[in-house]
Amino acid sequence: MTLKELQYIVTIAEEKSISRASARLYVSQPYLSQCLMRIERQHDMPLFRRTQHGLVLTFAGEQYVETARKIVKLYNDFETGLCEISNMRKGRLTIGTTIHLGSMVFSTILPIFRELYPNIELRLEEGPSQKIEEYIIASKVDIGLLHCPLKDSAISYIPIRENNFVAVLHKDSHLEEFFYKKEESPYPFIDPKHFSGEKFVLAYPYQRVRQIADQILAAAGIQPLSCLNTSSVQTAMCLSAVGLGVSFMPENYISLFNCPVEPQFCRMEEEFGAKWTMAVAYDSKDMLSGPAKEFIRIMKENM
Amino acid sequence: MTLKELQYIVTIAEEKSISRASARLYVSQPYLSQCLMRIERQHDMPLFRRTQHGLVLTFAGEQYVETARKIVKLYNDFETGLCEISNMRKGRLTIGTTIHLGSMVFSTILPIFRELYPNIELRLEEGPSQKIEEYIIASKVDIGLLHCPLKDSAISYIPIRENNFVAVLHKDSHLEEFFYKKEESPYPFIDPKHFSGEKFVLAYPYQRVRQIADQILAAAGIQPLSCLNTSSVQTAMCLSAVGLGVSFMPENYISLFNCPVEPQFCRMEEEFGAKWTMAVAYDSKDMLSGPAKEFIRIMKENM
DNA sequence: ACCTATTACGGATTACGTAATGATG
DNA sequence: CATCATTACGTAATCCGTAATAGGT
Repeated sequence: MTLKELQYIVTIAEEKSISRASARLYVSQPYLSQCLMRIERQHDMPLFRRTQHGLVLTFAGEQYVETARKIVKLYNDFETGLCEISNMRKGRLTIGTTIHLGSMVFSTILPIFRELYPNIELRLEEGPSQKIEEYIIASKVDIGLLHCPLKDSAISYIPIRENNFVAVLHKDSHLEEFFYKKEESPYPFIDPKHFSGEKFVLAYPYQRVRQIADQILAAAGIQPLSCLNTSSVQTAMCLSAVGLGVSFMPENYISLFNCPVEPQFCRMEEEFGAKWTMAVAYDSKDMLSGPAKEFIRIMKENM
Repeated sequence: MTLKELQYIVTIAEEKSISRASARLYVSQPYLSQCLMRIERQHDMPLFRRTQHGLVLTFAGEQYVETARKIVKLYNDFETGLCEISNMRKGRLTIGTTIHLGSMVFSTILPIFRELYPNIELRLEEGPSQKIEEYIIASKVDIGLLHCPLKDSAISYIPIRENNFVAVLHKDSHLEEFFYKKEESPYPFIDPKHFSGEKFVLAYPYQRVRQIADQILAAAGIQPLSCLNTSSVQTAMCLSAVGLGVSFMPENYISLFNCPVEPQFCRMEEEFGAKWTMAVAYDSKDMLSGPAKEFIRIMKENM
């Protein structure tokens, strides 16, 4: 079965004549005739009766034309759908994201995207960075929102913006004597070397926040002795607030959480690398889809 | 678009692998690969993303598969429909008939046919014999029920049974003196030569009953002088009953009608050709459909 | 003779195979 | 090296045209 065959038969049925149909279809009349005969032979059943007043459909022919019309319509609808996809008037963008990034980024970016491309379906996949990388490789998501550094070298990424980390301390920490102020920040600065000997509240090693924390401690020459582990940044922050140990978190996450006891936040100098880079990641060997490109452009412009 | 193409893509989508799909489809793997590429090139849009874990559908690909599944189903349903047609478990029989024949024949034949082929749709087209012949030529009906002789030589026919004509007279006709009885009939016989000089009630020349009447009169050597015309056999019979003239009608139609005044019926001898032959007619150059053949068989056996 | 359907046949394109080549784990 | 996708290329089938034939007003 061919789309052409279907259209041939439908046209013959409409014109009740092979000659007229062949003219409308821009094929030679003998060819159309033999097409019809071939199709009838394939089904081993005449589709038309040849009368003086032209070709009239048999019962089987009516069934054929009915089916053919439905199929042609389905296919045409599909093709116009494709056009809409390439015009980005239709489509889907699946974004993988870590849980906190999602709440931070999407609240500003998604409304803008929706405004521009109201008929692009958006899907979110949440999970830890590592899962997001897997999803990218498996094409389960088109793009991923996560923090550098990326483990998998098959993934390309576009840095979007950096965010500073802060240390989280007990409100009335005995380290207060080492604080110093700077213009650029509402939070005091501290040299992380002073954390030597402190207890810590840290994420699990597979988490990106933990890797940044490790980096800070390493730069400060500290091997943490005693540490509590939690996978939740919010939990770590609250535990630090009540003096169970020092933790580290991105500054821009502070506004996401509330603790029963207000903690003390401290910035650290550049040299300790207390920051991470948010990036949008995608499979190196895949082409970015139109919607994905647009999403990235909007991210760059609005963050 | 080809049914094959659709099935190829659906299978690849199911198997997430060209190799496995090619095995299931009994085509070589390189060929399937190039088919996929060709189809993607035709639509200018990738249908799959190639990942380590196999081929996964793009958004466009999902639309394609969705459409393809619907089309394949439509086509398969159509094909099983064709089988049912050739098994006569499905189909249509359109029968052309003159109005009185319909009421006589169908009440006995249709119940039998329905019983045997409950899913064959039956359609009736009623009209004068001449119309029925046109319908046969135009393939508007599969078969026609009418009376010989047929005008159009392109029509074949199968005689089903003969029916005698009777003359219809006034109850107390002055011709009663010429009546004579015979074993074979409840009605008296009369020699139509005695109708010479009578008035007549006759159908219109295009009607088959009229042609039979003309034949009787010609055989009796009578040219009718005065005659009333009506297209209705029933009207003619009623008018004859009240003495407006002699009319002729098939004996088996008598039971169909009732008149206010009971008429007198008379048979005539064989030599005057006072009879007609009911036949089932069909286009000489068309093959009879299965249902048509069956209908004819049932007619022969039951009339 | 004229119009339309069917048959005969030839060249261009497509269908589909095998063998070879990359790419990837 | 083993597996899968892609490329290269050859043959058989088909697509679709023109020319000729037939059937019907």
